[in-house]
Amino acid sequence: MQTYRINMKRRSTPTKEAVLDVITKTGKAMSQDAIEKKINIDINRATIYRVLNRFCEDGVLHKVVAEDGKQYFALCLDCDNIHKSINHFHFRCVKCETIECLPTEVNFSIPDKYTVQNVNCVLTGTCKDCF
Amino acid sequence: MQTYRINMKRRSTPTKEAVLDVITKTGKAMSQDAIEKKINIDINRATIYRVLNRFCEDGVLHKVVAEDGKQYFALCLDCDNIHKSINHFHFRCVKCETIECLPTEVNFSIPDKYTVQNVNCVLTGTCKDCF
DNA sequence: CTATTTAATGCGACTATGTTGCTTTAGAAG
DNA sequence: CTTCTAAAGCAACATAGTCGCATTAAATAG
Repeated sequence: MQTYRINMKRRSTPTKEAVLDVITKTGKAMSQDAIEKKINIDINRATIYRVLNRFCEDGVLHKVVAEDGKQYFALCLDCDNIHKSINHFHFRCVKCETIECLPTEVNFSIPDKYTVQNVNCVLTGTCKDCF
Repeated sequence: MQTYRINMKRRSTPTKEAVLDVITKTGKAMSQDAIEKKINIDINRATIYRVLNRFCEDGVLHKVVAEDGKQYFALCLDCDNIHKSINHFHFRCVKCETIECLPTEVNFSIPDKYTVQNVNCVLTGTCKDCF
């Protein structure tokens, strides 16, 4: 796997690799506790959060907050196109408790003098596998 | 023994009135701690949450979870039109730390076999007053 | 190779948000 | 007034996420 070292100062560590590996294989947005459960090595909670947030800073992952109030981290598959990577809907299945990125883009118009910095859109229900 | 009392109605209490009053006067979506700070009487934290959740059940308020992971409660102004009351964008201003309901409706299409039960869309940035 | 630098990690403490169980209070109906 | 029970208060608990600080270990210079 290629290193995602955008910032020269980042070091590649087993922890980073393991976290990214789990998220990649799962193919969904994952929370810290889900990652900790699924990972085969023992990584401290705080460390996982720091790794995840660093990945977000570097544009490797993006963060979504679901209606359960938890942060979920997903791969940025179209990170060359920032707009596309941020402004899409996410779907949270109440049955299998997973969150996935939908191909559906979020379109909106806002009143005058409003500035949007971030978009957080999550649809909740049952996914195609749990139908 | 009176077993005919099936419909247990809500009771009107000073707490309920006060909470609803604050939210109405503020005109925005409010979190529990914001309500507790702004209210003039002393109400227990758990009680405020219970009041708010009851209002949600009764269709008086609706709940949004912002990207800060907190629950915000706003008046349902068009609750006769369920679709409209749920599916609108919310705007969270990072400066004045308030959340308001936008008139912008959320439109989306989802893949086959997905069922949507809830929509949670929050835009974050600076509002017209903090511009 | 060793030595140095400092990013990354582990640990513990801490804050905040929200919920639950249990007891007490009080609203409304009889 | 009495009864029934929703609602409120309190305390404990659960979970999520962050932060300070000491230690570890990548990257690199020598």
